[in-house]
Amino acid sequence: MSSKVTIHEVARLSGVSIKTVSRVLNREPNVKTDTRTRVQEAVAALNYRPNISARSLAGSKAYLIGVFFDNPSPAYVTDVQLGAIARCREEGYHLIVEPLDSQGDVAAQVEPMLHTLRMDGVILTPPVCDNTAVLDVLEAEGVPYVRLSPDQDLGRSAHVRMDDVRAAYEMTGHLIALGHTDIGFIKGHPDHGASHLRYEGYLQAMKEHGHAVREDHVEQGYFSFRSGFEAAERLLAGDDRPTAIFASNDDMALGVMAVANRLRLEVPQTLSVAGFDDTPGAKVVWPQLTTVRQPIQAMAAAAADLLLGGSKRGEGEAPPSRLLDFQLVVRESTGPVR
Amino acid sequence: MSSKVTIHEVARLSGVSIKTVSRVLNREPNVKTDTRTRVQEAVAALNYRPNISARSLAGSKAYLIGVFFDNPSPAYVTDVQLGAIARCREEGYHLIVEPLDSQGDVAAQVEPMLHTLRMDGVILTPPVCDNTAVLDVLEAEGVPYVRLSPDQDLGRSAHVRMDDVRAAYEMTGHLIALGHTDIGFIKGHPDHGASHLRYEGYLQAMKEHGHAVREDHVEQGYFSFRSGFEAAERLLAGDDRPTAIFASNDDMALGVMAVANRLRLEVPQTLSVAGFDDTPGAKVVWPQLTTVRQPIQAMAAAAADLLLGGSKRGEGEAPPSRLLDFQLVVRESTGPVR
DNA sequence: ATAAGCCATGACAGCCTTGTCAAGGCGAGC
DNA sequence: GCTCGCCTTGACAAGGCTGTCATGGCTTAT
Repeated sequence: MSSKVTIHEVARLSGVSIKTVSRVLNREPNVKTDTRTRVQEAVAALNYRPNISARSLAGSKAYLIGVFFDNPSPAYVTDVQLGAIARCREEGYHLIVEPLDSQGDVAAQVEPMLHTLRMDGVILTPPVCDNTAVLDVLEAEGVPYVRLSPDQDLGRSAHVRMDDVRAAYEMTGHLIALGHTDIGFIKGHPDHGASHLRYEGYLQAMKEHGHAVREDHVEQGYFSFRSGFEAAERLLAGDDRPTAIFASNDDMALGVMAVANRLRLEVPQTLSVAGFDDTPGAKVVWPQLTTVRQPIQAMAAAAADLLLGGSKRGEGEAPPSRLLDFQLVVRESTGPVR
Repeated sequence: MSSKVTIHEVARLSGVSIKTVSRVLNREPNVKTDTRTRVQEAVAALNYRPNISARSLAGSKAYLIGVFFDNPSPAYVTDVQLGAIARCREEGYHLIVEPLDSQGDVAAQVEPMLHTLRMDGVILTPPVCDNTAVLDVLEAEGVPYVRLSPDQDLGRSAHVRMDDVRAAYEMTGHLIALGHTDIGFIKGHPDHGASHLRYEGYLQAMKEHGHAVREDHVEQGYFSFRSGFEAAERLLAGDDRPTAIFASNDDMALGVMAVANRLRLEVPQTLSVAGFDDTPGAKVVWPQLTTVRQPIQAMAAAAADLLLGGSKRGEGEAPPSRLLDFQLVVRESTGPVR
């Protein structure tokens, strides 16, 4: 197969200079239409692909976007990759993935890779996206970055988020619509901003519908299965239990299901359970979990888009951001109260 | 911060030529020890990092390893990435991830990226690793590759595998040791080579211990939760049911648990359940699933190692391969028969 | 002592593309 | 008809590093 066709040969075949081929390749203006066509034909005929190393050495772009993560959830990570790649491919960019070890000095891990591979931009996922040391390094090196679902300091950089408050609000509304009035809630890890937002959405819906929030029916969790399990044990002890439990994420909701199972409480007949995130586990229980789906791929694609200049921004303007829609996924774990 | 230190400045500071710095950087022989030291000090002092584009343009290496996948399991994918990166970083290599769309013409997707980014090697995961069209393109482009857990044509290329037969053999042995004699089995997707291997290991263990394999206690599954669920419904209907079920993967095992749950069969008191793969879901059920853990990260690291020349091979020798050890993860879903 | 050979180092070209700048052609305005 | 300025194109250098080959010093063998 065509092993290494250079821009030279394309130029010769199409009878123009190298530079003009370069212009066509980079979609630059000021090339006559028929010249452009001729070059494109030559490119196709020779099956020419520009050499990315030469490009980035000569020019300013590296055609590489980095994805930094340090995320325990594989499903999240792959979704981010998939979403980002989808957008990157359109522009001929590639994705470099760099898992970070949050135990160590994260910033120290970031700096060398920024230096070696001069990436055109970086996508940061939680929790790295809230690591100020990393942000500092990125800024010092002048590498543009976009944060996915950041918790803090939203104004500091471009970012993409989902409306956690409204999602929790609507999930609570869904339970209320099913007739539940005593709805238990399991909060997420207090260090995650999303925890507060989700709790707020829950409170808001309860209040708006005039249902009291019983303090002893709100438990602190930590986003883990075990913490959900333990919270549920407290919530479901005795007969004075809620008819529905809304956990701040799926893993905890699965913990609730496990307890219900143990106590022989039928889901959803006796107890409705709702989660948040739509992790793969949500479909791997019986009954399947009602939950909220974050459009992770779309969010990552939006982040890539921001990086690739989908919206150029002038000096001094606020960093761009996008707010994406969530999706309520109603499955079998929630049902009418009886 | 040090924005762009070039090899030039390192050379000047250490009082040697550019070329010598290059030699030190590439760990080439024939550099006097104290020269080497001096250069290394200068590198450290200036915080110099070689520019990867320039390196790959000038030399033959691109310092990039690709990971191609088209795998439905996020956990698998991330583990592969983590394992591969761990090894790559030691040598200053980076990872490019390229999800493939198996619906389309996979080979056509592969060719352009091989052309643009001349990667030094590619790691192929199932099922891409058995796509002959992709292998053909890779070979035509002269890009070295290593396959992870390939099914077919093992002699064709370097690969890394786990001993599925022995793993299934030992899992079955574990159940037998617990006193089970009537052990049901759910086969995996017939298109996956691993399915046959696992079944074989099961058969082998049953035979060796003199236990009959009841044909009506072996069901065909397809690696999905649903197929495991349905297989279990058949297996567990009536009183003449096995005391243990060994499913060829975790998702199907979870399906079995769901049915047991439904039928109010206590696990493991009345029914022992074993899976295979140790997916995250295995820990998110109650009781937690006994399963087999593939050392995926280690396998990926071994693949990277093969690529990075951990074992150079001479002309005409067979492609290198590695066989890694699995691990039996005994949790609560299996117990003594009663 | 002389030749042969190895070791350590450097000079220089080249890798393939893009950025800069200059030049020629051509239509518009006066 | 002439100047101005825009559109289109090309020549050339530059980008940071490695490969090749040459150089000189020093060791080993004769």
